Amino acid sequence: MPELPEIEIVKRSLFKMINQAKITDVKINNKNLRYSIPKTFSEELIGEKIFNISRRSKYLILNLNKKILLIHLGMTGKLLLLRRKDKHMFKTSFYYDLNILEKHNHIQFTLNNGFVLIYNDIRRFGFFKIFKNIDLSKISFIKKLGLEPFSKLFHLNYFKLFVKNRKKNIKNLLMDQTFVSGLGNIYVNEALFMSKIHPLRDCDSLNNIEIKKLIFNIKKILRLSISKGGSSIRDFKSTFGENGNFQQFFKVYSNEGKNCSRISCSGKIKKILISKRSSFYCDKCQN
DNA sequence: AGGCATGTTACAGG
DNA sequence: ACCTGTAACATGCC
Repeated sequence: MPELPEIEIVKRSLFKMINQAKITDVKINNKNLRYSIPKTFSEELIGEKIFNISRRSKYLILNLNKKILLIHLGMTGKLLLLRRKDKHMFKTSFYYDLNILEKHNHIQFTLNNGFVLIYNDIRRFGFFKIFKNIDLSKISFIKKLGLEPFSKLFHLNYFKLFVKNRKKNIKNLLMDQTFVSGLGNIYVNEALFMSKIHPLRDCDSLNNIEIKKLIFNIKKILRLSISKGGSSIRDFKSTFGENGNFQQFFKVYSNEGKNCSRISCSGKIKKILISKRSSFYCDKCQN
């Protein structure tokens, strides 16, 4: 899936284009997403106004009148905005050239401001869920999440307290959404490289300086990626089908075999599996 | 052909 | 009860 920066990009664009709009129609082409779309889905949303659009971790939250629509894009989910008059574009080469196929359009929301919002998802790992309880702390998906990386509370002492009595390598700790929520495989690899920390290090073996540096670099790389429109390695597209370009700044992710990008380092980028996920690191400066 | 892919969860076992 | 690792979900690409 898109990680935090990609979801943030989508959120900003949705906020700009469809916040305060009203949902006038909902069409389901395929209800078999991660969680099956219930029969009442459309009727619960038609007529609702979007009062706010926000993000928590990798989840999008649409605030409606006394309801919340919670959206997760899974690995390959895309939210595409088209002007209503451009719906025929899916029949043309426009989206074909963007590598977005109409057969993966599963949900279509028509809005009263001239836009149509389409959910396109190749693997269908994403989901949409309506909650009548607007209290986020009562929603199971949200309440178990750890701190947002940008939170002021995400600091040295939080790290040390969480890590106490835990045996886990640092890469898996950063992947753990109950510790810090929003990082995924790409940004974890990049943040560890920036911090010169080997991904297999025990999380309780890091000293204060390393922890501070790591937390600083996590915030830094997420901010940087957001500023470049996110990363598009395979599937991420903005709401207009555009790619982000942060992937060209990856220092280790998918760079196996290349020389380390640090001027003073003669190391090579290695790839290993950690909990069955590809992990990349420099064999010299991350030791 | 088989392995792998930006994620999460349910379950088994310790 | 907690912690950890694995398989599963569905599709496409190399």
